[in-house]
Amino acid sequence: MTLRLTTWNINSVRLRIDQVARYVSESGTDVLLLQEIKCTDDQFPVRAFEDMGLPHLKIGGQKGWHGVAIASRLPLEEAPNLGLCREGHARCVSATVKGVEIQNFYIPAGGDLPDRALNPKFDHKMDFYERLTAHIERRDPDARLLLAGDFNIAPGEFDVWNHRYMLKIVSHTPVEIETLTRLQQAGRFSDVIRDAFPDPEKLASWWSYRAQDFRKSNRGLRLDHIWTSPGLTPAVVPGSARIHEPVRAWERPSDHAPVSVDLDV
Amino acid sequence: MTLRLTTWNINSVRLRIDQVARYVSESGTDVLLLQEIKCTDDQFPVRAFEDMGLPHLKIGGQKGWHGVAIASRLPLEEAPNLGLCREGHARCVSATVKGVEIQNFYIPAGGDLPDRALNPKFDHKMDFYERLTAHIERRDPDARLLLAGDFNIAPGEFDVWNHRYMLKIVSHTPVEIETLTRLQQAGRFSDVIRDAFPDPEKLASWWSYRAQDFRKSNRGLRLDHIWTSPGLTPAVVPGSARIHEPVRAWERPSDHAPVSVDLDV
DNA sequence: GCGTAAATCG
DNA sequence: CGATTTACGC
Repeated sequence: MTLRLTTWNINSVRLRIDQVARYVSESGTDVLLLQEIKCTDDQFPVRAFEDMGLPHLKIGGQKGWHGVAIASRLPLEEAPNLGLCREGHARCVSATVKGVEIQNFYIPAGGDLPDRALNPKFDHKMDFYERLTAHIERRDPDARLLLAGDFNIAPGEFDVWNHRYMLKIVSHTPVEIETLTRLQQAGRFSDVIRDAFPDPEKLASWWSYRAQDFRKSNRGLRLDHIWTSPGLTPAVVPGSARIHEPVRAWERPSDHAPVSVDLDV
Repeated sequence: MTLRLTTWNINSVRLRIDQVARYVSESGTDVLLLQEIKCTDDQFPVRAFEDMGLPHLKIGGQKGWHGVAIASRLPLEEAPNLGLCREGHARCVSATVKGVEIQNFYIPAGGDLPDRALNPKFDHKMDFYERLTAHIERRDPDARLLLAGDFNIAPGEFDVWNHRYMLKIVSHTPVEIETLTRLQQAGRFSDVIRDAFPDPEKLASWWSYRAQDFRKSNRGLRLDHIWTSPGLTPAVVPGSARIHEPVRAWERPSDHAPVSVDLDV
């Protein structure tokens, strides 16, 4: 069977529950990974997810900020929670579906100054990546593993609107790109979106709220990723990867667009 | 001609501008006195008032809190602003329509403790009433004068849901009732709502947001008043006074209902 | 409960 | 810009 999987930084799941339902219906998503749900487990709109056909839930919520969740049409089995956040934020949630281990992350943004000594938020971001890389180094590369979420790094020259300018801005600094590359190499992960739309095609999944018209200002970044392990990559359905940019133009949207892929499992 | 006049504590005129338009249209109001507009003069939705046929405006706004306004179908002439608020809040606005001087007040609520020495908010409320009474004592009783607004006092036994209980609660304490009575006697004002619905009929114009169902809990207070001077009282159209309680049951309502009367001017 | 505000974050 | 938080008033 084919599993359609989406990752989406929703920026408040309660505020945008109708958009989630619309997206799930229009896209035919079977497994939805959410970041920035901004609510506790208690406050999560369980009924709405049942109504949209994704009744199987793993919720990693907390009060107000951050928060991640997995909602699925198929039953979810357990997977190890990696607990990578040293600040205790709800930034990791995991589940196993059809033998595929899914790790959903909301990786810290890292503040403005790209200096670990001067900016604790940047240090926290790097620390999160280092812990994740250390974990991946200990794992069986043949396992069917998927990492996805808001990674808050746009790695490639064509993942940012202006490479030279962005090299000094957190999300595209050389040290971040090296850190992300180290993680990717540690697990020999495939970046399913970039593989489907090779360089030099410009791609983005996030556009700031600050622009009047996000398409006109055209300053997007590709921060949201779906990565597959060598054991899982053969299951990726060729030509199925998508960034759902039109969703960013809906009324009162999240600043992130959903990103999806189909897996033959 | 007959002038239909309404006073309404709107609790944010911007948030409830559609309800204002609906009320004005359904009630046929010609002169609308608003309290708690919660915006500056700049932020006041002038166009919406033009569209609802009340283009003549006197706005006493301020940032965020309080704020009063008069909106009229007929042109407004000047009237003295009484400037009764020692704290500089926007709580008084006035205008003259068809020779009737209208004074619209949002009188301080007064906090929880009914003690002038211990509670500066209560002192402020009493001070406001004393200044207003002192002003009225200096005035010609034959003038056509109307006082209206949110007075934040429910004077009579049948203006509260439980007289004995409420005697200890700010809005119905003996010292407040005496203070209000002193003002009323100073100007020999008629209370047009109570005159139209004499004791022992229970009346209310405000119900707390805290109750689930304001009608079921039935703990209303009559805080909103329209008073006419001896020179104006003969103009009150008999049987025209109304408390528009159904408005309190609209979607996301103000906690106050509109109160209206017709004047033959 | 339901409005404001200011500060914080992204 | 737009989502939180806390504090406050009624």
